[in-house]
Amino acid sequence: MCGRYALHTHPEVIALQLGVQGGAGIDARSTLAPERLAGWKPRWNIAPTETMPVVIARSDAAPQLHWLRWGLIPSWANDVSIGAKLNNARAESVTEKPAFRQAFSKPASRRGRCLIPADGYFEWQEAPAGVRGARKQPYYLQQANGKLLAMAGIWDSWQSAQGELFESFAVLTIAPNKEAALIHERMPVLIADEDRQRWLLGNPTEALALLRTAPDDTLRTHAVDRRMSSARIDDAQCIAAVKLNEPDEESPETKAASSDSHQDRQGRLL
DNA sequence: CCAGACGTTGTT
DNA sequence: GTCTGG
DNA sequence: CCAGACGTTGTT
DNA sequence: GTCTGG
Repeated sequence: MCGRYALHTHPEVIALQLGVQGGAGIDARSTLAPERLAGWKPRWNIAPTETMPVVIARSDAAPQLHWLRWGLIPSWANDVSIGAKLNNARAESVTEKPAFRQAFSKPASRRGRCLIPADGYFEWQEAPAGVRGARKQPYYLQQANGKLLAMAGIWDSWQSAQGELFESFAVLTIAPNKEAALIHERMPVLIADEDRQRWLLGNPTEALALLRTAPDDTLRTHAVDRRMSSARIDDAQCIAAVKLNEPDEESPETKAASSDSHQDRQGRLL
């Protein structure tokens, strides 16, 4: 789950919406630093191993936007390749897993909890069993109120033998709410505006209390074109709503009144 | 003691 | 780094 | 997460 | 089937 997302909102707007300090407070490594901002471009189809703006608070300092690589590389890893597999961390076990627990429970200058800003994320719905040639249908999920999502994550640092520093993150996952459950059995942990500071700077007990499924009716979803399944495709079409064609022969007559949403495609879940 | 794992998702 | 398994 | 590759020798 | 790349 949550192996792809979109972030097309400009970093200055991200900072405003997520309460990240800009202006004088930023350091040279901030996404908002002029030389780093120059490299920014809107992204519609972000895959693991890519480097994206993430909100971190180094050693309890004021939260800032920094570029981190998606796919957590623990400090003890032999190489970066493990990161491709650790793009998610289960909320139910994040305090126990050796690769994750320090980042969660013992934040420091080079590891900790983070917020991953996203305009929305993608989820693939399994095709109904027995449908020949059926492939997974991707959906785009975004906040119903149009605001940015703040996904809960953890981050760590790894240094190569050549001394190159890699800062990387994983997205926490949990059981889905009502809308997400129609598509998939997991969803990212979402942090409400009023909980951001507590998530980033609170003690482990406070942070643990925020690992909850988002309330129902806070997300809206629509099917998107399958061409975005290739991570090489990265344009605004990736998040555009498409109307799904009904299965031609498999099911008897289906009611034609189908929205552009998932409501005509269910049956497996719930 | 050292060696080896350290993760999730989805599928069977 | 730290835990588990042998 | 999905898509795409999965290999060497020798020649250009 | 399994790993790598994006």
